[in-house]
Amino acid sequence: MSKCEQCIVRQFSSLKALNKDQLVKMANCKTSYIIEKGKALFEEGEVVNGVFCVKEGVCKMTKLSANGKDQIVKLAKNGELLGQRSMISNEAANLSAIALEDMEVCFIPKSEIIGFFNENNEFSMNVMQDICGDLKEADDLMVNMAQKTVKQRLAETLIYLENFYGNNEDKSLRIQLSREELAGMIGTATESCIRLLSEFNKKELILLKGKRITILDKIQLKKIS
Amino acid sequence: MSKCEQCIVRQFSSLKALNKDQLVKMANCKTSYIIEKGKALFEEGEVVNGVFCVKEGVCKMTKLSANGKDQIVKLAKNGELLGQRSMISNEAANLSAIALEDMEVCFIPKSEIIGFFNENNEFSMNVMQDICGDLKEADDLMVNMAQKTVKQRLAETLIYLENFYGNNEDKSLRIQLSREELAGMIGTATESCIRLLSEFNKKELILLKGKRITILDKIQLKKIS
DNA sequence: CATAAAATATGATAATTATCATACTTTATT
DNA sequence: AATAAAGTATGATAATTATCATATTTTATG
Repeated sequence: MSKCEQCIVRQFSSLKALNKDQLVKMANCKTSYIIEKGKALFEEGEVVNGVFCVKEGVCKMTKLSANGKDQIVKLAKNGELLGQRSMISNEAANLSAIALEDMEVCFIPKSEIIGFFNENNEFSMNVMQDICGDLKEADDLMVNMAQKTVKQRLAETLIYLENFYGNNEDKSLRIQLSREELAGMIGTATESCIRLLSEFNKKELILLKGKRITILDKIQLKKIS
Repeated sequence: MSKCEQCIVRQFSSLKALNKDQLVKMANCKTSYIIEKGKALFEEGEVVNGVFCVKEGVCKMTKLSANGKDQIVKLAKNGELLGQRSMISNEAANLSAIALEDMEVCFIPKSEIIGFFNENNEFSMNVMQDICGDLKEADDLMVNMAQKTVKQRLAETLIYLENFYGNNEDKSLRIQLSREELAGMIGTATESCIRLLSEFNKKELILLKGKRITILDKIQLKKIS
């Protein structure tokens, strides 16, 4: 049971508003987990009775569509809280959270969070702002899905991945999504995604090296999106 | 300055958690407006320094996409609070709210709402749940946009409009959206929307009578969606 | 009521995207 | 190292959707 007080990622989430006492209380009731790549923190339909705080690693938030494909609605990295919506609404989770790499997470039970809501308005406000941020993002993505072509969405997504999750030493995207996952993120068929990647590759906008993708011409990609 | 205490729509929103004192305070600082059809409550980019409570009428929440088309992200009717996201995030509005029919709305300034947040946890919780509901809806819609065909989305949207906004005496949809607006809701070109409506009409799934749309075969429409 | 303007409708065509088939690469497993 | 399995790539084709042109109908306005 490590101390929440000293946890760095706390600074990046709503939890930064908690005071010393509250952090001690939280440290006492939280549970830490290692989630292996490919494993779920929680799945669509499950009741999430608390909140997961991501300490390390990236996960995808997906929803199974009617046609059987997994749509990636959002990616989440360290410092983010997951499961808030389900917990607050008292509803089953609308999305599954699946680790894209090995993760360290802490689970904080609902009773604790509700307690903080009642005694710490700044914390409540932070959580609200978090959810508002997700809402804005979701609305924006919805408009993109509705109005942009697959090519535009792919270009945009590649830039997003670089901006938010950075590069490896060889400049390739740190986040390695399979073509299927990338397709699930931009909302298209896997083959269409592969085809467009090939096209970008031929035009030297990106470099494909096995699974790795390196952005070569960000300016041109931005123009396309 | 009418009394909020006696306002019926209050019961349908987060405001139901307010106590008598708070309602009196709110009645004293709120402003009532009549918004004519086609006019905006607020527009994308504006700072919304408070919340609009819809007393009567329906409006569309739209976002201008990069290609110049207005995407309808959501419809809102009486009992709903608008502008919460912008107010809470201290950000410019992400969406415009445009009246689809004449509306009665009240504006409650931010300072007042923040005050209620601080003294009434149930109210805060209700607002959070509201926003969580919007978030779930947005995620679901995003997946629909990404994975369903235009035909499926149209069928789904027609059913949604009937379920949430009801019918006129002649069974036609009460909400009258122009073809352009309907297209903006399902995320397609106006002509494509018109064409599919014609197709549904020929197959006797719906009845087109000028601007009016009547659903004839809901079961079949549901199958399509 | 006449006319203009806007909205709706439809055809022709092009562009985009999905689907199915198949080949090639990489990765995992023995 | 050999083999299977999974992932990636590409071709052929069909289905979906957008775009542009134009006709028709409805609505607004004087």
